[in-house]
Amino acid sequence: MASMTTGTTSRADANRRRILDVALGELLRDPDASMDQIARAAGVVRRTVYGHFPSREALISTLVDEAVQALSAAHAAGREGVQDPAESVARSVLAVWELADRYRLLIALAQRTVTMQGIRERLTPVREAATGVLRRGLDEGVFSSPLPAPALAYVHEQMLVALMEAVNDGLVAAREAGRCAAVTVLTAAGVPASEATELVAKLND
Amino acid sequence: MASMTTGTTSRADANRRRILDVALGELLRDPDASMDQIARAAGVVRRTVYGHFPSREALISTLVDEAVQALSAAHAAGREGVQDPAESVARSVLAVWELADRYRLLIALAQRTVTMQGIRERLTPVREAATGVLRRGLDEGVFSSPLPAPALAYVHEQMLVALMEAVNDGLVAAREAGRCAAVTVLTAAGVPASEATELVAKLND
DNA sequence: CGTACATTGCACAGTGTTGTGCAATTGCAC
DNA sequence: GTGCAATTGCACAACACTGTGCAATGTACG
Repeated sequence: MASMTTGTTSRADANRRRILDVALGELLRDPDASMDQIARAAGVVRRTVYGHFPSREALISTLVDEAVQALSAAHAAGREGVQDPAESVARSVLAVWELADRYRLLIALAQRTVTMQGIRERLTPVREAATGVLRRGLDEGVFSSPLPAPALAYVHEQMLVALMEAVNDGLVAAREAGRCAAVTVLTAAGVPASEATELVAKLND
Repeated sequence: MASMTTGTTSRADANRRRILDVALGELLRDPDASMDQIARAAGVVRRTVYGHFPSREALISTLVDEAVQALSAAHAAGREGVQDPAESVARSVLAVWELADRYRLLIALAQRTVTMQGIRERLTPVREAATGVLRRGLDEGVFSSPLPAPALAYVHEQMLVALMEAVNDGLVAAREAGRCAAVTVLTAAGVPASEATELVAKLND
């Protein structure tokens, strides 16, 4: 009963599904989770997993494919027939977020790398200091955001990561990157773009 | 000559330094780089690395410590004696970025996970679509950013990751997270906070 | 030169993982 | 209940990696 013409899901199909679902959660907790860990978590023997997926890579690949496909569809659906870019972006984000609730774990998976884990942990003091400044800014009305200060700190941290990636990939010149980063971070905190630009320019005399 | 009282660096010290430096680059390319890979890249034998660091973990730990310490100092130095939160943030980011140029690779390390690599690759079409919308917004003046559209797309992507982390860590309620994400993304693109909030609220009737 | 330390080259045990083979067993459907 | 697919339980071989031991070799420094 490899492929069912009827709507019935054979035991094999059900197992396959469950393996995929469980693998998602298991790989989140540990990106290097072994096939055995995954199999056991799915209430199945390792050998069975290999009956469904020829290799570890194939399993992960399937997982990623599913997530990306769903996300991609949501992203497109969210913005079809909309002409205003702002509304388009807003719709897309909202649409994507629906699925993010399911795949949040998978997407955030890389952050759980042993190495990254260590980095983020030890960076906590810095993040807390940043949170303090952000909170003060929000209180004073200099900043404006629907997010609480700690969450905004997360966002800022990741924005810097994004900028680093952009520089690594040659999308931004390393020379300007610092200023760009500063302006973008301020802007995300609700400081009007013009003010942010001016402020950073002044600091960079 | 374990610890030199003079400023002279013994061969051992030099090797230790070089191992650390090389390990940084090597671990970037592959977070799971073996001790052998690292040793060879440093022009040294595996056994020698173990002469300097008792274990693989100790090596990475040292690496992370160095980076975090430098970053932490820069962050603090950047904002000391400044009262305006906006200026404080701007200064910190600029200060941090100096080191980021060196540690960019290490910090962005987690992104290179085999898994994340795959995710980001397959997400390329989505990112490109997003880039299109952003470019249009920038052209029309709806958005405002010192960053080119593709870089801004990176930033948006990472902002979502940050928000996911925030939700995972209980900093933001999952219920509101979607709207918060949308508003924050728009704000980062230079849309005034008030407008962004209003727009998203309207979409969420 | 000779001493002290750093490095090398090999060898080893231990561990964990992957992917495969195969016979025995289970469970579902007809 | 009979048959067939899926699942199990084991046993493999192959591989890569970690940490350690030790004797030989190299190199700086007085």
